[in-house]
Parts: sequence; C-alpha cells; structure tokens
Amino acid sequence: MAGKKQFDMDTALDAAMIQFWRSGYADTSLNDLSRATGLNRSSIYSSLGDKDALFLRCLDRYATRYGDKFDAALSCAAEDPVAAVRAFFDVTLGRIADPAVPDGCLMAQSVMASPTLSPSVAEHVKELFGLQRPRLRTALKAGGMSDENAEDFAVHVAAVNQSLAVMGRAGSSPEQLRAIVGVTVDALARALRR
Amino acid sequence: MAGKKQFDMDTALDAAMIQFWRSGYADTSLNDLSRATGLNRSSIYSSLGDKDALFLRCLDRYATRYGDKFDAALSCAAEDPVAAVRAFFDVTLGRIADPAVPDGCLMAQSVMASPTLSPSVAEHVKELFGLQRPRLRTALKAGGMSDENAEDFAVHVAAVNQSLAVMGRAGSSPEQLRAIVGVTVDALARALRR
DNA sequence: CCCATCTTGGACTGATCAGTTCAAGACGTG
DNA sequence: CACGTCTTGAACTGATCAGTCCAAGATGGG
Repeated sequence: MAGKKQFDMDTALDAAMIQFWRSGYADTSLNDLSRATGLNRSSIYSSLGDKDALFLRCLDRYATRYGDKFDAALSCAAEDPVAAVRAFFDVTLGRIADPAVPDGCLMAQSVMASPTLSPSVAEHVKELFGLQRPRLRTALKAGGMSDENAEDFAVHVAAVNQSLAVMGRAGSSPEQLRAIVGVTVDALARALRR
Repeated sequence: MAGKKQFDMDTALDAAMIQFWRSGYADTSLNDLSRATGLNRSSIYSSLGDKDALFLRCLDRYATRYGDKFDAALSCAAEDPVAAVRAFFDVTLGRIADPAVPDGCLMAQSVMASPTLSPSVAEHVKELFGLQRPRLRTALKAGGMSDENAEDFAVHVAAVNQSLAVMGRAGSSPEQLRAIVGVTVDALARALRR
C-alpha cells in the first residue's frame, strides 16, 4: 500500500476541518483525526504536519470558504445594502441549518477556548476573526452609510453574526435566530432610510 | 493539619469558578484546580466532588451571581426600559472590563465546547443559558412593548449580550463593544417610541 | 523482472490526565 | 492527657494523549 499517495488531500482536509469544528481543538485527538480522514497517524504527520499545523490549515480553509461566501453575499451592497446584510446573515443561518456540517462556528469556539491553543495559533484565529468587520464596513459605506455609522453597524453586524453560532449551539430555534437578525436588519433599514 | 476544615468553601469555589472560566473545562486539570483553590486533590474530591460535580457547582454559582446582577439591572424596566437594557449590557461590559475576572463568559465557552462535557452537564449549561431571554421578555413587556416585539427583542438582546464575550475575547476594544450594544439600544428606543 | 522509493500500519515513548487509596498527623472531646 | 475523627499530602493506577520510529510492502522506472 504505498508508492503513491492513497488519499485525496482536499477530502482529508475537509474531514479534519469538520472534526475540529465538531469537537474543538482540545477534544480532537490524533486518533479522531486519523479516523475522520482515513489516514494513518504517521501519514498525517508526514503529509499535514503536527496537530497545530493541521489546525492552522483547517482554520484557513474555514476562513477562506466562508469568507468567500460572505463576500458574495455582500456584493450587492451598493445597490441594496439591506439585502446584502440579510444575505450576509443568511450565509450563517444556512450553515447552521445545514445538517452536513456541525453546529457552532470553528472560529468562535476557537477564540473562546484559547488556552490550549498555542499563542501563535490564537493570534491567527483573532486575525481571521477580524476579517468580517472591514468587509462589512466597506459594504455599508458603498451602500451610502456615513463613516461613523458604517463602523458601528459593521461591528454590530459582525457581533450578531457570531452570536448566531453561540445561540444556535445553546439550543435556540431557527425562528429565534431569525428574530435575532431581524432586529438588526430593521435597525439597519431605518438607519439607511434617514 | 487536620481535624477541622482548613479552607473557606466560598473562597475555594470562587477560585475554582475563575479557573474554569479562564481555561475552560477541558483545559482545567485537577492539578490546576488544586493550585487555584489551595486544596489538595483528595480534599477537592471529598469536599467538592469530582470534576463534573465541581464544574456544575461553579456553573450554578456563575449563573446565580450574574443572574442576580441582570435582575437588578432590569428592575427599572417598567419606568425606563431603555435604561434597563442599557444597564443590562453594562453588567456584561463591566465584567469584561474587570481585570479581576477572566475574559469571555463561562456559560458561552461551555456551550461552545460541549463535547468533553458530559451530556447532563451540557444540558444544564443550556438550561442556565436560556434564563436571560424570559428575564428580558418580561422586562420589555413591563416597559410597554407588545408581546411579539418583546419576544424578538428579548432574544436579540440576549444574543448581543453573548456576542460581547466572544468579540471581547477576539480582541475587540471597549469602544467597539459599546458600538455593538449601541445599535441595539438605539433600535430598542425607536421601537418603544412608536 | 528487479530494485530504489515512498506510503503505510502498528508498536513504542514519555508525559499527563482523572480518580483512588492510605498512612501521617492535627484537632476537639472527654 | 489520651483517644477517636477527620483532613491532608503524596504515592499509585490505568487510561489516553501527542509525537516518533521502523519494518513491511506496494508502486513505478529502468
């Protein structure tokens, strides 16, 4: 069983990402990763590096995947910023509703669980975590909002977006999650109408 | 050194709570708890039970302590619901700003980290977690808000309140945290003015 | 058909974990 | 002052952890 790589790197990375996402960094052992990816422990080390390195790759994968979706959702901000923010939230609501993917949010649970993470990983999480705000601020300004309001709304929307993962994991229903974003979307619509 | 208990139970429980709060359940070992409380491992077992039982006591302690503060903050809801919600958020903002206490929120990080927690503990966390919403709903209705709006705002405010812990842990500044709640408070004020 | 190369599986290491056990000894009671 | 009671500290157990190592064997080039 050798000579040529016997697994697909993308499939393995996805499996590892979902495993970290479902169980968190601390509660994911290398045996879990081995089981999830179908790779042997030594194959993981030789192909993907140690636990920290693999986790970093999964984090980047996660940030890129959903970052792209957020960008796509916000792309209509100039024409209809309210619809853009609604679409932004829908990315997260859809992810939470997707049974093929774990509850919660890999970034949020990682930032909440920092101590086991090595400082460099924790720093990287925070960095990726902060990407949403400038994205939103730019979109809101493109939609005609003042600089100050755009800044405040951007951080508010990013925060509410994160809260969805927490509330969803805590047992809130899809209706309750929609109510959470509804208040924000209404407030945004009113702020823009003025 | 025996014959009489040589430690103060409240002090020890506070120390254990802060240790769990700072490091989370998974990353808190019994040695950490022993060091934090000043109690020997066997004293912890005999006086406070095993790790799960101690964690439950700390959770209840946390929920009660901040639950009481939230209740006090909302007590003026009938006269001035906006001020009540502002005071509600101030409890969390003050907690985050308090250097004597860890960042984040014990409940939120526990609900995000569930897998290591035994199912019964996870259930208990969710239960305690859900206490804020009815508290807020009652307060908002007392302040003159319609049933439907009160329900939506209650879950929104509870979510934003939780997001503060996540965003604070992710490195947001106090100003940014104030902006997050500011949008919600403004929206609430407008909703009540109508 | 053979050999060098590289993946793979499983055994191994040392550290750390939660939880148990027990002798030592300090206290309060009589 | 003596004895029983209860806390305490430290050693111990078995399990699991991340990470390493190496022999077995499959592959592809010559």
